[in-house]
Amino acid sequence: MLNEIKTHELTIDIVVFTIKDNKLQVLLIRRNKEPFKGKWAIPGGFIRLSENLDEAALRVLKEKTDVEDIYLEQLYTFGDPLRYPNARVITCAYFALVRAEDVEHVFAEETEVNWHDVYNLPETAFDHKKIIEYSLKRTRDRLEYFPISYRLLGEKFTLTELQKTYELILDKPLDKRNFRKKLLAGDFLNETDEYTKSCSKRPAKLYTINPESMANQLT
Amino acid sequence: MLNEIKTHELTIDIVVFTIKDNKLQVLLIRRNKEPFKGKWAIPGGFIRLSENLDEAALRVLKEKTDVEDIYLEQLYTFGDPLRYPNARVITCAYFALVRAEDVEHVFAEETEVNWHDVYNLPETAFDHKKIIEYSLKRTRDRLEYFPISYRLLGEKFTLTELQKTYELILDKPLDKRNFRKKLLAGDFLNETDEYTKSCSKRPAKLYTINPESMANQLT
DNA sequence: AAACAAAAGTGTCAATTTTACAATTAAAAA
DNA sequence: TTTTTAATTGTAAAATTGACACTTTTGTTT
Repeated sequence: MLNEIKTHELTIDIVVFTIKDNKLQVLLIRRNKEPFKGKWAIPGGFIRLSENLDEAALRVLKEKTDVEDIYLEQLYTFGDPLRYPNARVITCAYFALVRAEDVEHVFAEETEVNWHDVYNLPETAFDHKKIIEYSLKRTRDRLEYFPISYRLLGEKFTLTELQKTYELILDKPLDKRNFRKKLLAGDFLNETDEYTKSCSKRPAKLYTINPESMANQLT
Repeated sequence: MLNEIKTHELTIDIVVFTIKDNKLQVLLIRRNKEPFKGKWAIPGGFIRLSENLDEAALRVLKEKTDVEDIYLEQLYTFGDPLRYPNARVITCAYFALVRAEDVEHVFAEETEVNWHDVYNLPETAFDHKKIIEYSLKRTRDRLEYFPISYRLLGEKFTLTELQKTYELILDKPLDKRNFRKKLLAGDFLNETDEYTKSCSKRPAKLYTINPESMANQLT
């Protein structure tokens, strides 16, 4: 019964953000076949029978980048009839925040995979530009409620590093004192007794995320 | 190529909210076949080749209720492997806000269709309870930014009527003065020069939504 | 060792927003 | 005319946000 009206395919596509070279960047793969041969696309794949959507997104991402501990959230499902030429492909889009170091080895593979400045994207395939822009919007919305961008940093990070992730994502400078006041007022962070060593000048205190505070930001 | 890995079906399901009998209610259809025969489900259907997802949701809803001017928003795509017994059915869920009067005639059809108190749901099919709860959450979130609940009222409405929609959706009483202050401070509403007639005691001023203010709340 | 450079860290005041709270007005009904 | 019911209106306290500059700490330089 169901098969009679099967007219479309459902895929998963993932916008992967990182911070690299002091820029907010997206992971893109250059397509080596039509449609959109030569254009850049976000990683994607199909959903297996045994997987829920989150698991499928995680697996697809892991296949291409071998990262695991990431922020991953369903974004929106895009299903315009013309979004995919000569086929009806509906895609459930996700976005992810990862540490650039965790996916470094991806670039050794044969396919051309690269980070691209979010604010200066190359020519993209399908409706992927729209999906990336929407991901950025959603990430900004999320930042208002929770410092999800801690996923772009190491386990321990300084407030200055965290502020930098905000500034790159929001694309605007923030006041240092107000930023600290706000972050420390929430119970998002745990202060450690460690400091950065011999990196710059004055050592900075290191913080970790308070795992309990994450419970409040579930779907 | 695509067909080889076609392992799932994608449907559209819609949570339809209204206010009726001074309660926030959801439109449910009693299933007359397995699985979940006898249980209540939200309306759903399949996506046609020519439609985008919003159009499909609108058509499915129109088929069951013949309403058109509604608030409709994509909610989330649910794809747990076990959500649908003996098949892999992924559903792109929407939620809608409609005027109860606009769908009254639905109940003349043969299938059993009914409004149900959101806060007192009957036994539901599939994961529809979860979808309804998530819809309610999203609706509450939206109300913080825009009075989308005006769609539950007629074209012209009083501030007291609008406040009532907020109270039913948020499930808590609101202060009358603060509510009015907030709504009138935004540019959401246009004041008309009309008043309610002979309904209660003192006539209330009628307002309409300011269409320009809606532009700011697009996806 | 003293001076310097660079980033970390810190507090206050004004402005805005949010919240709590009660009396008056207009019309219909008695 | 009195009564009843719902509409309408404002203010003061509290909380939050936003603007703004100097001191501290360490490594480097002289």
